[in-house]
Amino acid sequence: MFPVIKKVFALVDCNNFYASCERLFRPELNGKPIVVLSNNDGCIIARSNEAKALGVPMGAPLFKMKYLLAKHGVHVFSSNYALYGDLSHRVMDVLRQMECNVEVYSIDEAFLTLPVNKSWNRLAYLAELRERVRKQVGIPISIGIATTKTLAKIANRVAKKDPQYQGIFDLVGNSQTDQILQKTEVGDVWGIGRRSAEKLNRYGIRTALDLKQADAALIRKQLTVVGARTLLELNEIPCISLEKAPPCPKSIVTSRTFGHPITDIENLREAVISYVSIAAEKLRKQEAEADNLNLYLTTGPFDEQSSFANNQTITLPRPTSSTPDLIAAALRCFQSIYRPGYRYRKAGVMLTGIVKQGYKPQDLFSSLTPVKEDKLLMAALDKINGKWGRRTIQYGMTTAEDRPWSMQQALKSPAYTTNWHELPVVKTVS
DNA sequence: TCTGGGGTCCTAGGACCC
DNA sequence: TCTGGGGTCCTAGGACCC
Repeated sequence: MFPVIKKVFALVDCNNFYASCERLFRPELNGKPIVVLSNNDGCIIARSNEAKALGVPMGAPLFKMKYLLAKHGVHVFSSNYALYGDLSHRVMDVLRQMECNVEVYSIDEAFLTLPVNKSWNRLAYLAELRERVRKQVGIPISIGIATTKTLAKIANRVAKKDPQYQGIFDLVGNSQTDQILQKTEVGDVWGIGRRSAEKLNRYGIRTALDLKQADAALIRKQLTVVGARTLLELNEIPCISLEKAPPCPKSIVTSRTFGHPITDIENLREAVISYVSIAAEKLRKQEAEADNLNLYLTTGPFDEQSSFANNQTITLPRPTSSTPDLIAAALRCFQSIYRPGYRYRKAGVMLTGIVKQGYKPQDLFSSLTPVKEDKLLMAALDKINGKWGRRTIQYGMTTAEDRPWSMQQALKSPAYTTNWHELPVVKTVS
């Protein structure tokens, strides 16, 4: 017996999101191939349809693609997260205006749940939603609908790939479902990555339909409960629900590959301090405090013979979100893991044991250890840096502008929507 | 010369306890 | 020929996602 379906999932996905964001302010690039690069202009992380058609692969290092990009006149952009983050918020706001059950799943995706109700036309409703996003923000979206999130992901692929559906595809009660699953490689199923796909292929499971019909015990054994859930979801048994309120993060990471390798201790220490400051700011934004700090330094995975990587975790005396306290802890880690004589390429800070402020357990000796009253100071710091930019007030920095660890972003577009000095200018012709 | 960043979840294995 | 058993907690590593 089948359960009565009471609601369905819709997955809203922005098409080629970063590329679409860049094009929004450069309409002359519509129809032209463009790509967006990772931090430090290292890899290609987003491509317009035209760039995909030229065979530019996802994740390819820029230096390997330079010839191809130049040959076809592909427009190349450094990543501009201030812009993408802001446009993402605008898209999500439009969704929330129409629909209260929204789970923001990533910067460019959201799941919705919709009631199943014979008296209204789901497709017309979603077409309206899609049109509003296009009109109010200017970003094209695709929508896939199904009875589980995993199937909604597959429906979304169809919506995006096949122009006849005009960006919206519904798998609910669709007699073509198995045909579509048969045409979907198992590695393209949400939750099945490269490793699992290889494993499944060895058992002759090559398509999403094969996985749907596979032996549940085998899948449980080979892919753990995660794979078992995917199999159920392909069979229209929902195992993954909508998460409306984003939970408090369990960890906060700030890590960067340096613009140039660092060999001296002063620059390395400065980079660490700067990353801790950013992580602390993220922590305060969550109104939370952290218990542990982990610092790592590395020469990077591509380095020759003299490679080095080390990390250390410190448990803080008490949960904190204070920048100076976290810097002090990070510098203690730094002291013990730093080794001279290497060309460092990357450093990172991870905060864990995160609890919402006020939810921390009382320390037995808390009355004996007065908490430093720097909350007001941190609030002021965040306010100033929020208004004038992250580098307005910083801890322990020299004033040097050319920091070797600063990111390389030679091809960055302006912060059109988040910086008064970089607003787009409208020219009138009289 | 040049290869991103930020997350989550699951499992196995070791330490420790009674 | 012989080594208890069962539980919890923590960590490292693997796999996945965008």
